[in-house]
Amino acid sequence: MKSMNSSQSGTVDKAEAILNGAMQEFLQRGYTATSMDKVAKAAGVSKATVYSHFQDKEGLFVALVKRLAQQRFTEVLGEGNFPSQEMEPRIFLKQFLTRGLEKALQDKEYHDFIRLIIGESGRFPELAQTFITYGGKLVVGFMTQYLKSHPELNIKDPEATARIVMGAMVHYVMVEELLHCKDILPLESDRLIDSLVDLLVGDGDN
Amino acid sequence: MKSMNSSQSGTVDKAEAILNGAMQEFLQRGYTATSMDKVAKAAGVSKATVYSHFQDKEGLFVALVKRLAQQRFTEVLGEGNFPSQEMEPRIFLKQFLTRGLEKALQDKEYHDFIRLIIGESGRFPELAQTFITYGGKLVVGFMTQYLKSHPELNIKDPEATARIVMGAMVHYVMVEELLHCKDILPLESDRLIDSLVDLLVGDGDN
DNA sequence: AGTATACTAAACCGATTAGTTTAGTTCTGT
DNA sequence: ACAGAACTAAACTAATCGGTTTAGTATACT
Repeated sequence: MKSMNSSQSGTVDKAEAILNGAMQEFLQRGYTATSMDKVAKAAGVSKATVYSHFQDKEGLFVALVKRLAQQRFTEVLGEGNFPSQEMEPRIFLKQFLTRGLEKALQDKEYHDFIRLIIGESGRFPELAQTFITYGGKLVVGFMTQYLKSHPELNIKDPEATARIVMGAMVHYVMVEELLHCKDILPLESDRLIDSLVDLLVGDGDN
Repeated sequence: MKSMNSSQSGTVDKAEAILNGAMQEFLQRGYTATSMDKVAKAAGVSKATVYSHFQDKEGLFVALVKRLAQQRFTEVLGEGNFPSQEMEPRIFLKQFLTRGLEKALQDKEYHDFIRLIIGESGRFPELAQTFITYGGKLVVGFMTQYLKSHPELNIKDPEATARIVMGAMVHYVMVEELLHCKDILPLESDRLIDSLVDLLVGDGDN
């Protein structure tokens, strides 16, 4: 029986352990620089076991990244306790964007993940597509819906505008944290968000 | 004499040839997956010659990327024949952004370069910083100046707003071309730019 | 002519790679 | 008690890696 797992030594499951070990190694070193020996060691498992659960290095990598793509993005933009959409847009947007940006800025594992996805998007285009499907699409979709349901904001093209908002935020996280350019191109996150909100709702005096 | 180069066989210069070969290989395969044997072969040069011009793999890589960082970005956002800043902002912005986006979308070598920079930003943080210094900083600087010199646009924080504009554009290029997600998250570039312009100058009716 | 410089192809080094195999252990279900 | 599955550590293969060395060639300056 596969699902009935126990075996007195309290490991979760060998396959799970392998994926966790692989995550640690791939996120830290990238695809090519990660060896299957290191994966096995990090997983606390013999190399033969790795190959009994996954066909080869590429198969393990794809399986891992696809799992991460589904977990991670929804987590960062977590559904949990949104500010209410009934609030005044200025307030809602500020709170919503602030919370999203805070989460995205802190999560170093998420930065490594993005770095990996982008770095390997030449060799593994489908992984990037999986990532965008499970990630970007949801965020843009939600933002689009919000902008559509607030016609007083006078947004002509909610979908394109949602892309602008997400683009500005993702780019900010990438420059500051992923590329370690906090000091080269410094900008407090509040200024970014306030400017975004101003652009979206209008300054009040134009 | 180093600078006086001729030697009847019409090669540009061995060092130059090595850098060109290295560019081809590194951009295509990434740092770890590129071998020095392949670099030598791509450059049409013996491996020993590579090591007589560059200390080691890391040295060659750093030299190459730093050279590219200075060339590439200024090229993509090329200084050549700007639309005049005296025009109406709506027109100027539309033309300026359209031209920049078009260039950035077409240049596949540039996409590979960004992928490399981001993918290796964990191992080589200084390269990402060089890239942003010679690239992003210039663009944000120009855009900031433009927004500042047009107070009728009512931009409270020109610098932060410039970051938003650049972020939206870079993110668009990344999603569409670099991550090959044209079909997953499709959006015509005109819609992006029109929405950006609308946000910046106001819709005219709010 | 002679010396120095830049280069070449090829062998070589020790380490590491992806992946397989072998032989033996530990646990589970019957 | 016994068979089968899952696992282990370790040895093994053939290839590749970064980097050095060797021995020899081609050019240029004096």
